[in-house]
Amino acid sequence: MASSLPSSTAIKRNLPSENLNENQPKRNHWSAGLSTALDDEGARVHKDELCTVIKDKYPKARIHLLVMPNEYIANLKSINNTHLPLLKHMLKVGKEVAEKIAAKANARGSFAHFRYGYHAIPSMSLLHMHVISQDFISDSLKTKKHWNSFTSDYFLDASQVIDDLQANGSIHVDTTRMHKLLDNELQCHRCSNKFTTMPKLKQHLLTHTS
DNA sequence: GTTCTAGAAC
DNA sequence: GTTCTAGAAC
Repeated sequence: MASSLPSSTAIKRNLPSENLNENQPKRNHWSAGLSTALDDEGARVHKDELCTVIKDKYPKARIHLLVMPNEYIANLKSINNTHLPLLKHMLKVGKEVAEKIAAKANARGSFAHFRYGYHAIPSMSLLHMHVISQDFISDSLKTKKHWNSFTSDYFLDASQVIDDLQANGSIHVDTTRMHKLLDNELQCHRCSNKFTTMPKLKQHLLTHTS
């Protein structure tokens, strides 16, 4: 008889209190790759009490780093105003590390301009801020999705994320709009020329290297 | 997130 | 015929 059964809310209430770790993807799943990388000293570029910086395993530009919190935070949806100091720190550290690497690299070439930000809908669990040089010259840059994820509004500037968090106490992402942005036609981020295929765009990007 | 590959596009 | 993209992957 139905009335003798606990309601679904009652069942939920009887469960152990939510533990953030229980919501992490299984360690062997690809989407947990960054949690593994966090502990990999070989990939590490910088680490302090709050965050760790690594080189992206599949860089989409000549310099492509990831800044991650040492403590597990799934993504921007889990962020609230208590995380403001962390996000500000991650941006500061990202800039410092990028400028250090760029200064060293500029002895041989020039690709000093960076952007700092988050993908609106990341594939990998564990919050990560991209630090990416704006040459976009890399063998790992292959698809339209790659391109649009870094050059359209799908790329959320870290400073804007911080401002939004400060203003609203959380980060809102328009999922439907973001998915559509990934299908945008290929357009050069520097001169707005349009291209029909990735190989053509990639060849064009070389002309912006001076 | 990447790899692989069928078949669309050229 | 070759290049290129796009969707499945248990």
